[in-house]
Amino acid sequence: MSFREERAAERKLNIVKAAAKLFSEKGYHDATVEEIARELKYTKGSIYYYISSKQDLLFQCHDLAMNLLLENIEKIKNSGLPPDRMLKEVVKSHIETLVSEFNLITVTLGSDYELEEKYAEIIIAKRDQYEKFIADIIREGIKKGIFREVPVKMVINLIMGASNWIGRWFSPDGPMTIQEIGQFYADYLVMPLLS
Amino acid sequence: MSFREERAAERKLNIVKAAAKLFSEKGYHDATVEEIARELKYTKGSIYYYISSKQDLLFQCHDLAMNLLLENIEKIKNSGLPPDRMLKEVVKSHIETLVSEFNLITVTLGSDYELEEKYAEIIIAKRDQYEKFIADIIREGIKKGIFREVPVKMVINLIMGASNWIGRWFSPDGPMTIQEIGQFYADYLVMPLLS
DNA sequence: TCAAAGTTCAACCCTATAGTCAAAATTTAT
DNA sequence: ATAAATTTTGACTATAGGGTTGAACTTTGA
Repeated sequence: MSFREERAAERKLNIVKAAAKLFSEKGYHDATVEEIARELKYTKGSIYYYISSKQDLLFQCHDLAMNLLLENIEKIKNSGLPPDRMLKEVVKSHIETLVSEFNLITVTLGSDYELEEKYAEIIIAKRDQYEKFIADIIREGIKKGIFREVPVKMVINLIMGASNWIGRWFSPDGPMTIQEIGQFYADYLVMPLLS
Repeated sequence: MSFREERAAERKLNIVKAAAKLFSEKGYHDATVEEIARELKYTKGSIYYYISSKQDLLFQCHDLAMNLLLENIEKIKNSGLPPDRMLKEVVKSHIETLVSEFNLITVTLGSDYELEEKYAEIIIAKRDQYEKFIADIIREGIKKGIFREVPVKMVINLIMGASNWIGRWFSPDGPMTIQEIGQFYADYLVMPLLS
């Protein structure tokens, strides 16, 4: 990649992050392309030199967010921890990423229906991959007798639901750090699985 | 209320429910007033005889949804059950209402930021009232030694998050009935509180 | 029967905003 | 220095969709 291409890519990334911020604050529709541009001292016209459409921006947010989450999982996958510990790590890392990349993740959690079909397919595939990894941990735990028999899919929905909802109420000014919250959630949500 | 006023009120309720359906399917912005009208074989012009604005429609959805949830709670409040049983009832009834009034509840769970300030205040007050009731149950449980010491607010967020997320994945074609799901969630989410 | 009140409708207005474009400004390479 | 390539700009287009209006139609009640 040439110097110019690199710079264009870097700028596009900044634009995507600015978009994530506004999408997450005001929702996809209420955030205007002009506002996103203004955030970075561009004019609307020049931002279209880097992006192809507003929808493209939304897709990039979703994609970036899912890639971050999937990267986390790769690390945990090879940790060799037992299923209960591993599941707790997944919950903690999910929550910590949710907060440290708050805007990006909030967008991906809150605006699937805004994504056009062809983009949605790609994101849903990544989400499935993410959930499959968690399902494998739980099944492994059941097989080893560490976890009791449970409807796996539903437990994932329950755990992910509780965790994702943090994006709705979390404030850095709250009484607990995000590490403490992550730990509490991990313990609380894994405990009922133990046999 | 006169016959005509009653009929107008009934029609408005139907319009609100049609709006809820479309808001929940496509989001507030992507659902147009014309579509909402068409759903009930009105024209856009005539629907404005019954409503004052699209925003009014959104507020009515929120308000109706919160009233339903608050009614549930009134019943449980006077049941005389011990805190653990009572909390489970709250979770079950929350989930069952979420599904039986899917459109209304999904709207209220998914589009707070679309509500204008003055409307939002009213809805947030009702939500606070709802959460306060749950907080009281948990505090009572702790006082009686049935529950261990926990950060009450966070446990509520966790439980409500998991439950509300059901709106994201529930399908009546799934392998479990909503009663079974409600029971599973209630057991799973209350268990870690027990001392 | 007929006038007043209530209801419906199509056509219209108006604003917001996604996206375009041609010319101007800037950067780079020779 | 200068020409070519890249980047920026602001004015412009197009359109969707919320909300209005006044005339037509329907219902009610005296």
